[in-house]
Amino acid sequence: MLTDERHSFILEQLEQKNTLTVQELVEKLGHSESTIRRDLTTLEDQDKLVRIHGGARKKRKPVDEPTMDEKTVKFMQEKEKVSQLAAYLVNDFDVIYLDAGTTTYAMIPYLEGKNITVVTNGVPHAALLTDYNIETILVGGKIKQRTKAVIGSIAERQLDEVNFTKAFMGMNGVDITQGFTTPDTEEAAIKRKAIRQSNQSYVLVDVSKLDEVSFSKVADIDECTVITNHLSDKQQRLKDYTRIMEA
Amino acid sequence: MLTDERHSFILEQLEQKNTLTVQELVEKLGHSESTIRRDLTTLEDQDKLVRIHGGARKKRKPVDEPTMDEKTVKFMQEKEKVSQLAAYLVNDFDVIYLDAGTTTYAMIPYLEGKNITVVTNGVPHAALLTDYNIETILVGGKIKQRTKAVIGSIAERQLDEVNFTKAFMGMNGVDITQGFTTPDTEEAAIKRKAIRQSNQSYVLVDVSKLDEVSFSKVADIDECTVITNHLSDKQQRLKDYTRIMEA
DNA sequence: ATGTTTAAGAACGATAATGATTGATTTCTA
DNA sequence: TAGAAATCAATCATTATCGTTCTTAAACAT
Repeated sequence: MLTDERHSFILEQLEQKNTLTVQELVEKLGHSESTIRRDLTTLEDQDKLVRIHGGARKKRKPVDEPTMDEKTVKFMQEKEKVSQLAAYLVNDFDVIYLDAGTTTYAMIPYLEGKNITVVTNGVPHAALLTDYNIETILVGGKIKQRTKAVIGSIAERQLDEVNFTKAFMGMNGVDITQGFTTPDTEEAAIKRKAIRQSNQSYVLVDVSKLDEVSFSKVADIDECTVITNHLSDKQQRLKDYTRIMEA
Repeated sequence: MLTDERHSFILEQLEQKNTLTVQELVEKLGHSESTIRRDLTTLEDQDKLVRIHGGARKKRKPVDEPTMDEKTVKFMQEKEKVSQLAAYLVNDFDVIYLDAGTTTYAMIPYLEGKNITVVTNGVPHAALLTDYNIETILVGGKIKQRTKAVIGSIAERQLDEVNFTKAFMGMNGVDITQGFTTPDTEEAAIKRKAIRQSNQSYVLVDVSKLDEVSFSKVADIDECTVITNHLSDKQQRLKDYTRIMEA
């Protein structure tokens, strides 16, 4: 198989899959790791993709650049699992709140076809949701530049007037005594309100956020169900304090 | 087999296959590698294909020529002029309303560096505005899929609580007796409210919208200043009814 | 018949691509 | 936090491909 053909193949795969492992490509293309690695490096040099430990990631449009530390394929795929599990919890006729952030953003494709209404404070989320033909209500208010999240008093007041069956939140810290925490005070306020307005709340996090404490407290540990990928032994005791789902 | 025949054969194959290996051609044509290589080199010199290591690749299309005919390009440029003039009207400390739609979207780059607050009901607008580091408030509410505009009762109510120094609106129809009109009833309602809440309102339109009437009425002809590119003689009489700026 | 021209194949050193190996680095797991 | 496992970049020998040159053979002109 010609070098060029491999390159096209790799890019095609990335269109559909977001992340690829080197091993995956070795099997599908029948070439050695060395060759695949060389291909990936070349394509990265051409700015066609981003190399990450274990494989490669689709290059993002300059828009929803979350500048996250998505440094390994494994990390990405675990994260994807969390989003998938969360989306699985959504039923027809739910009115859900979708918090801004990349993890909740990843849920959206899995919501396709569900007969639901989504309220969100994420600007990119709103755009994608409507692309998937999902009834979307955007929370109004001031926009934070880095995360493109709607925050501030206007937003808070607007949330007062609505109620959700389920809320799906991103979070920076999850700790038994400090509860759920996040760095930005204003974002914390919005998150807090969304959780209070929701019948049932879920916090989506990868393991790196467990046992972490960030600046601003959002809620107590028992107010939300945690959805994550895999708990270490030490983290198992979180289960004594709140509901946990493992993807 | 004649040289010319081989050449046509190779090009035919490329129509279907995108890439060819030298070996492949050696087998199908029953000639030596040397000959095939000579063929490929010749064809490359004639710009009929691209040589790659191991074979050849179909020549890429002249990279998505802007295919727009001159008329369209000119049209776009006129539109750009309108946006530019509108942006020129914005001063420091203004609190402006930016209606959803492409014409107002085009204003954004020209707002760079101004010390202003922008309220908008356009989701893409909000994203771009924050990229330009402009203080942005997004109106909350239901999102219309096609235009990514925020509309509906929630949005209307939110507009009740704010006031603007200037509002910049897109519009589908401008007519002396019917005033300003647009196809979607809900969008019309939002536009109407924004205009009422604004000290001064501008409607950005290209000539094709003049003397047009759409379904839903937004405002009377004298409520807004029209910003457009060039008026035909017949359209000059609009000036008797409202203020007009020509870009 | 002889020399010229042209296309083709063969030969070969140069260059490029590949896959295996290795030791360093990163990530994972206990 | 230490050791194991996975992944990495760098290197090297092997193989594939390339461009060039040389040779042969047929077509054609003189």
